[in-house]
Amino acid sequence: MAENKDFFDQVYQVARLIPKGRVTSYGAIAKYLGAAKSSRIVGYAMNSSFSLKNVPAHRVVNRNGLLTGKMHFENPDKMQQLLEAEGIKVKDDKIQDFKSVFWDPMIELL
DNA sequence: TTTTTGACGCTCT
DNA sequence: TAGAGCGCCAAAA
Repeated sequence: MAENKDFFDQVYQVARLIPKGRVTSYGAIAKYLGAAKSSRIVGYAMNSSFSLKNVPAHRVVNRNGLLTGKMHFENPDKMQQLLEAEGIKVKDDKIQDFKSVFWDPMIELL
């Protein structure tokens, strides 16, 4: 159990639990952790953690399905490449069939 | 030690 | 239905 860990660690844990070919949103993680209003922290946590830990940040997008954090990758296109490699269709930095590939920790991990 | 910025989301008007 | 504002926490300078 990692409840004793920091909020940041909680985010990493959930992010790593995202199955291949699926994506989730910051709000979903935040809500799952019980801090929906702190959705910003989730995104910021990833930014700090993704560079430190091996977190599949490319599987985490904003609630619009937009690759907001692509710019934080080695290359902006890298994020899209990773998603497409997993079978996720990405167009114009947006995830196609977002709801189809959406992975909700509250449901999947419940 | 204090201030500013930052990968967002939800509610209200 | 659309647009604007507010709220949260942490790290870096």
